[in-house]
Amino acid sequence: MTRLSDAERDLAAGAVFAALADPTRRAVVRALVDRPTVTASALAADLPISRQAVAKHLAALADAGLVAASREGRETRYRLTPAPLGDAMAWMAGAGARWDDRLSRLQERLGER
Amino acid sequence: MTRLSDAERDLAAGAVFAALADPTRRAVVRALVDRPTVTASALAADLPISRQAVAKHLAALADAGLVAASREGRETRYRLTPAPLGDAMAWMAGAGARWDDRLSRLQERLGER
DNA sequence: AGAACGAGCAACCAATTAGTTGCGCATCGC
DNA sequence: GCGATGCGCAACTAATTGGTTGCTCGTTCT
Repeated sequence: MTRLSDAERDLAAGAVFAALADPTRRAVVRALVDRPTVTASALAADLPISRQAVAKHLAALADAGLVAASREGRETRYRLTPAPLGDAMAWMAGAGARWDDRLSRLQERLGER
Repeated sequence: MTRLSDAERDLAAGAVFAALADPTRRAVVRALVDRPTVTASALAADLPISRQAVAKHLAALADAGLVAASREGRETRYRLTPAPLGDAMAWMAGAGARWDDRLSRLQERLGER
């Protein structure tokens, strides 16, 4: 239960937005949603870019706190750590606060899953 | 009620993420939350950057669909149009779907406002 | 009518970024 | 022990981006 100031929350949200701004990074996250864990090389096999490029993207995601790495033997496995998504969603909820009708639609949409 | 394909939704969400990745742009959005409408010049007075820079940021936000411009006489007023936030939040909800406990916390948080 | 204000180009600059290749190091399988 | 596999680091490149200044055009005010 980390206590975040407004500025800190903005920063955290900004990091998440920056991380998810890149389409390749979003693809990585999507891949990481159904595969519970993944390595950079395995991921690179599915994507049209090099392993190092994937590694950089994973590092960027890790910077935003969306992904955590754990080394196992000679390979490092990445898993999703979606906690920071909460900060990003909270930020957007704040931005949308004046539009209450729309906000309730969002809640509906969330309820769908 | 626009029907969006997965790819379209990803694209829309990506545009939102890219737009909100910039701290200045987030500041613009925040300013636009309590002021119901704003001009580029007025905004530039509060920010440490030039009017043209602000105009570019507003254009970027408009590209993402987060802001709409309407010209009135010699000034153009911008207002928030938070609809695309829904796509972004839906994307994130999808990414966090496996973490049901966390998802419910998000819903709680949304309920707060 | 004329000054002043607000906006919209366009060109340019510096920094960031997404990608590459090349290399060295550790770990696993035989 | 040795080759193959997987990672990490570094250097470099091309494209994008956030910012600037300078100019022009339309609108408002007196």
